[in-house]
Amino acid sequence: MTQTRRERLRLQTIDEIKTAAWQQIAKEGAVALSLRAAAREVGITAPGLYRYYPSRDALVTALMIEAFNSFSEALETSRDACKPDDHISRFREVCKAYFQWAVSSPQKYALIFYTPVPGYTLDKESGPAAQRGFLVLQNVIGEAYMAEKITGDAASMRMPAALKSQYEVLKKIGMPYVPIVTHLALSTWSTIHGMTSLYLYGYFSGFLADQSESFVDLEIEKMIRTLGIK
Amino acid sequence: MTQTRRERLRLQTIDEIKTAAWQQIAKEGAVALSLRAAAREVGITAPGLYRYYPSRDALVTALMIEAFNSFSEALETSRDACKPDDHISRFREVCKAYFQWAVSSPQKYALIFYTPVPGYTLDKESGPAAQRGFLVLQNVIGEAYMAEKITGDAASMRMPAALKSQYEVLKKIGMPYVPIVTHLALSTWSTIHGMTSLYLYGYFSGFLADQSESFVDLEIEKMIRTLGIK
DNA sequence: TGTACATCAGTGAACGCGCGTTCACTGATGTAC
DNA sequence: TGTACATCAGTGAACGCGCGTTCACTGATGTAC
Repeated sequence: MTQTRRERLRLQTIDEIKTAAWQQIAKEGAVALSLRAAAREVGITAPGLYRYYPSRDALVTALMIEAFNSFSEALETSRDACKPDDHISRFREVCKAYFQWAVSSPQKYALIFYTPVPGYTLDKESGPAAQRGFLVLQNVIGEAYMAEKITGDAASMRMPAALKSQYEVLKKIGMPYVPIVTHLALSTWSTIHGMTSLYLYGYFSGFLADQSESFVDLEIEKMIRTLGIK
Repeated sequence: MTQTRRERLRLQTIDEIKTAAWQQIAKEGAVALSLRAAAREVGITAPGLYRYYPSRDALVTALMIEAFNSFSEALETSRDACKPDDHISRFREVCKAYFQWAVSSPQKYALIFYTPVPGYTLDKESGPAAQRGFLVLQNVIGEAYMAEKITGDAASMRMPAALKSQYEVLKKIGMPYVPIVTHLALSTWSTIHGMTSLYLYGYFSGFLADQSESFVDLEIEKMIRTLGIK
């Protein structure tokens, strides 16, 4: 059973709406996303938009989920392009993909990581999507660890008891890998997210001019050395 | 010549306005700061506020500058509480103060580091203020470096020529310290800003529960080891 | 193939809302003689 | 100490604006017989 003409047009319109919404967000920021402005851009009146999304919040949620998936897929694709036992490449390429994706979709990165409105809960539908990106990072570190290819002193680092038992709680409720792996993944995530944020908000430009990517690459290599991935 | 009664009241009102504005920002986010709501909170009508600030933007700018100064002062105070040649403590305390300040003033941190509206330029008045915090970090690393107390391999790290010459350009236009110091300061800043952001936006809570501070402390010690500060 | 009806995309007018800002004003505080 | 005037804080009404959402509607697309 093939698509009817109406169905085709509908999907096309949904696409146009999303594109217009992303442009809006790029120009004015996520909080300023306006239904009316998006409708105007598409060439539709505002009430017409309600045929596609039941409310403004529904549109925002749809965009967030789309962004999360696109982000996670970018990381997964980069990881899977490497040989499974080439742990260094897997780590490096995932880190690079993280930064690159954010550079090429700054509005999406902002929508994901800088909650539009305080109190906007992303726990229900987009919660799992939110974790997916982290899980990729954790996975490349975890696999390297299980193959005993993490040789830095961080791998044998002493941890306060309370922190360690918190990681063990996570493991019990289904999070894969041992405490130290989760810790190293969080640490790596912090560093990459930090560079990415400073870059996107323009704090690097005054220092690094056009050398930001070079800076990030160098820091990724430093992480590889510190972790001692082999 | 002492203050007149009117002058006293005026300063007091300005204070009340700022407090109300910060509460607003805490509740609704920086972009949603509304003059009218702030006025309501203070118990004044909206036009009355124009006796104190000529526009909404002027209020926001005043708040940003206040936040920047408070932030920088917190870092400087922590640094100066250490002996000048105790480089490890200086580094550690500045890093801790950074995170602690953000934890205790999340709205202020957000206002500083997540530009309210894309395109809002903080270059004119708040630009120097923005750099001040970074300069503290750079200073503790720079002083340690000049005393030859940075012994990690990062201190002798090879750098792409283009990146290095970018740092040299900075030095020529007045930025203190040699390229490697600036690089290490940016790197440290990224890591701390990353942890701080993830924490403030609640991304840590699912993983670390009440152990976030413990995590941050551990990472600070790791940085000290990686830098090889003595 | 043609007709009758159902579905659905999109319109245009209207709603109530809160916003930033202006304006002419009132009344209290401060100053000069 | 008392009067005349200037300064300034704050008011209340009004402006135009864009917003999200509702409602009754028109006209095109699709379906059943």
